[in-house]
Amino acid sequence: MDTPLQILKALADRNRLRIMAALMDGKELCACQITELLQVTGPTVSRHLSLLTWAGLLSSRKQGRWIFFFIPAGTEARLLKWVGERLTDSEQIRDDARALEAILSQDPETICRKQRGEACCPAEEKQSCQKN
Amino acid sequence: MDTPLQILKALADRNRLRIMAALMDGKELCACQITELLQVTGPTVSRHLSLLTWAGLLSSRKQGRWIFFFIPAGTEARLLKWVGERLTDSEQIRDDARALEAILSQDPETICRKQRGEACCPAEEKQSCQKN
DNA sequence: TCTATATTTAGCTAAACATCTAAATATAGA
DNA sequence: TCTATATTTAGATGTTTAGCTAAATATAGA
Repeated sequence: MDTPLQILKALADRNRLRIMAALMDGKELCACQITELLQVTGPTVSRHLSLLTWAGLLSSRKQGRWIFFFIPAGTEARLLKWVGERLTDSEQIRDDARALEAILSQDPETICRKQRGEACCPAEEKQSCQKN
Repeated sequence: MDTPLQILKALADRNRLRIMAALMDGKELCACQITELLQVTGPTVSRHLSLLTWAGLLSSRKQGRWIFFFIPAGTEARLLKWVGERLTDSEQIRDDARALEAILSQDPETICRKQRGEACCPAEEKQSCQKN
């Protein structure tokens, strides 16, 4: 596939733009944090991340149990600058920025536990959180 | 819809990129010339043109029997510059540039006649070209 | 006014794509 | 080595979209 077309297609999706916006100021997030932000399933996020990576817009790095995704420095800088400037006008992206603060104030551990155990307070986990 | 998303979606299609590339150096083309370039049907071209127009990337102007489409000066200049630079590497776009020379060396009249009458030499048109 | 014709709209089909659930994979940490 | 778990792959499903043909529209020019 043509490279600019590949890049444009990767960006031409609301959820993938949200991912790029979230990572755009040098942050890095693991898949489960992005899952939490977008409120879609893990496999869906994984697909978006691999598409963006395939288009050369993201890299990833392993740390502990998690894989963190980020925009490599200099990657399509001019294009992403253009996108970023227009994205800040978007209500969705501003909401995401707020949600992201809450997500980043916890550690991935907590996010992931919430995603599998559903709605358990960490302390009571063992006794009250058996599945079903 | 979100404006940057709308613009990115409009550009994230091979044939629409070809249209933009063809118009990118200030040229203007009527729908039937673009039809000739892309080798798809008129309605398909019309749909692409209206999508690009809706995204704010094209304008049009009537002249005689034809509607000419063009990229308004200053329209998303930075983005289109980025696209244009990467598109020149594409074989498809270079082929288009050559095909376009041939198309522009004729007048739209000839192009349009060819598209409806199919393969008639202009001089013999009246006697040999009745439809069926 | 009438006719020829460039473009658009409507309606359809097939392909592409976003999302889901279930299962597989890989690996960190005990 | 074993187990728990973060991520990816596979497969199914509903939606979107690019393309077509046929019909409608609008209008330039006689």
